[in-house]
Amino acid sequence: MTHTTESARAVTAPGPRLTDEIGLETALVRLSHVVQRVFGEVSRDHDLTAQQAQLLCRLVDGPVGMADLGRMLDLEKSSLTGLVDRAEKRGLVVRTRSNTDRRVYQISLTSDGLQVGTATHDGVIARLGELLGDIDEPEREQLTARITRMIAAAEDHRR
Amino acid sequence: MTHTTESARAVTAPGPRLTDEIGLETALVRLSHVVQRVFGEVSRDHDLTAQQAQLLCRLVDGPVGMADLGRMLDLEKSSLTGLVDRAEKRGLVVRTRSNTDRRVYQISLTSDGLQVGTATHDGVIARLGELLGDIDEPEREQLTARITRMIAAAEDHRR
DNA sequence: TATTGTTATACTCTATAACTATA
DNA sequence: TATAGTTATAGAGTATAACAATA
Repeated sequence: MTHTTESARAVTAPGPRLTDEIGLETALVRLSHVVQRVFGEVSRDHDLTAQQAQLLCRLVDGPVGMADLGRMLDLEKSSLTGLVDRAEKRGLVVRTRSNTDRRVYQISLTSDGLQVGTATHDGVIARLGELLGDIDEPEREQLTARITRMIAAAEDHRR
Repeated sequence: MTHTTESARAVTAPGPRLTDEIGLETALVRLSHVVQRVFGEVSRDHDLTAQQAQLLCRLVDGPVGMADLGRMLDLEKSSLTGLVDRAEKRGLVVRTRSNTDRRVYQISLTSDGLQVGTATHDGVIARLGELLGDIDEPEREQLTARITRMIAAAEDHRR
């Protein structure tokens, strides 16, 4: 370590390019960005941020407590408090005290929240369908299976 | 429309659950979140935000001007200014005036930026590889091809 | 003591609008 | 005029730490 102070100089990459002949893992990263972008655009069309849309989608199956919601969305509880605050202020969700455990708040959709949430969800599905183009049923099923396995692996793997 | 004012009431979903027997499109959304989480965790291991890591990865192939970088990262120019500001303050990148067009700044990696950028990149690839498990070569290639087509479709489709 | 949730605080990220400088 | 980039401003999203209430 003879030159730790010269780090503010420009440097050019020596190794192989990241972008040539992209591998599957790199493709997955790119795809993830594409999906995020679609999600963001459709959300915006419905006057939502991507995170708000995400929140609404998680509530479509029924009310969820803050703690569970935080686990679903992978958010710290204080972050979720803010997200729910803003969504509530916009009339998309409501907090209701649980009867059985008076510490917990059940978060539910308002009719507005349900409407805009499902609209966003459907819009995202439609756009992704377009990106998939015409993919035959066997490949569709194989792909779904592979992705499902990856998601399950991530769930196990979860730190 | 006789009751537009009662939107602040909780509502339960009537339709089919979003989570039962998930389709390919939904699986893609979930996968996207998994990839984002992996990206964020690995970035954090290297003391970067996901966006900073993304920035560094885009610079590994060599210097890029702000405008091109903005297009690559899908960011408004002012957003990019801030991102680059913070990265520069942290000694990860440098701004250099172009000689040919004196309006443009070329953004390049410092040796620090290159090191931590490639480390993050490699870490992400490794973690995604784990999630893929043992996938045989034909399926790997088919998957890569499918995803590549989707990315290309998104590129065309781009508003 | 452990869990649920909020508040206080500090950053990062992002966009819109107005601006400067160069082409 | 058009393009490259910055500044000013405002809001959303996030985490950490400290706190209150309930279990």
